[in-house]
Amino acid sequence: MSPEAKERLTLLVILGPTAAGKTGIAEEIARRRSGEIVSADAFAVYRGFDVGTAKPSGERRAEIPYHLIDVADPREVFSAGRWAAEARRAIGEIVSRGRLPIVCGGSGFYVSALLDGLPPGEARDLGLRESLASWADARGAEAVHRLLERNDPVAASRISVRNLRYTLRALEIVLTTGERTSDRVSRDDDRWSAPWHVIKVVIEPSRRDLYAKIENRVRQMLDAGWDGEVRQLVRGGLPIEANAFGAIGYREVAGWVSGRAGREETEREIAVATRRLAKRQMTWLARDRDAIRLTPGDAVPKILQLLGRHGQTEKSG
RNA sequence: GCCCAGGUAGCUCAGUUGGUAGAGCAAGGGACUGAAAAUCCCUGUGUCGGCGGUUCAAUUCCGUCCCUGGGCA
Repeated sequence: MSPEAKERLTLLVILGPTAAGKTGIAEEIARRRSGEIVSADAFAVYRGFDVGTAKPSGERRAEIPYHLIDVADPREVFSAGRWAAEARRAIGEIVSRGRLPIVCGGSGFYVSALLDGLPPGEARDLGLRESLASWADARGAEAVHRLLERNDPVAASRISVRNLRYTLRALEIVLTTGERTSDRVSRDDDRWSAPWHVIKVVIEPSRRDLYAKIENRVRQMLDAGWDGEVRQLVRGGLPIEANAFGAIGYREVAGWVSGRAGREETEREIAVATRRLAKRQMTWLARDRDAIRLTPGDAVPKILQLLGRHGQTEKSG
């Protein structure tokens, strides 16, 4: 069948900083347009990390189908590539049911891996990464950076010597693929999202409102038994160094649970870390030219209006 | 009431043997190509508590007042 014969399928993408109210908006749209939500959240993928990731409860998930939540063991290290692959599969399934896929979350990097793709190549090479890391440990960050400079000078000039993580990743790429990071580009013509009608919105509350919401949310999470959750994770043998424990607040709560800090101090520290996260998310989102920016208050009607012209559910035959 | 220690950036404090000041944290801005809620980079003018005095010059010395903490009554 020719491309014109078929309406392009709509994919709704809702982005925004943490605590902006994305989930509530996505759920409302899902109810009104029979949608299913694909969570774009790098830490909600881990089982057992519920309170601190504001994971939707079982009840809500019974009402509205959610995807890409609880798909990984917290001992694993997840990845943008894996998320994109699984999200594509989930979106395909949602569409095959004649329903509207709604990607919703704050992990901008993951969403760009989904829509624009990642350069061809491999994910991390754990063995190589470990040996590079121990080499860096012995020789120092400068030596590792110099090694990168010899293999990929462009990448080296862009990455700070102190950014060991980026340095190691770039080295990992040259060493495993023989290709320089700086040459790896995701090509526009094979973008996964090309056949879709993507409606991308960014929810932007005022900074003042956002910070107030963050403070409230941190308090609610601590009241909701975040400490118990962390206790259980630790008791279950999950090491504190696990990638999943990098989620904001978890290490702080672990400190509180072990008596190293008080509740008030913990609450304050988590709010600070969350604010900084929100700032980074906004910086990431700010450069997205084709996103439609909406305030939390009028997002739902505006999105419904945007969907009105392109909703596949009404057209499906 | 008396004695002591303080009052310096939003917070915690450093400092100037007199030439109007600087760290950490916060905050703001930015980067980001498979660990991303991660990782990293850039940005520090504030009546140096108030008022007087000494001095060419005071946040720095002197006086006085106010405030905070501690001690003694």
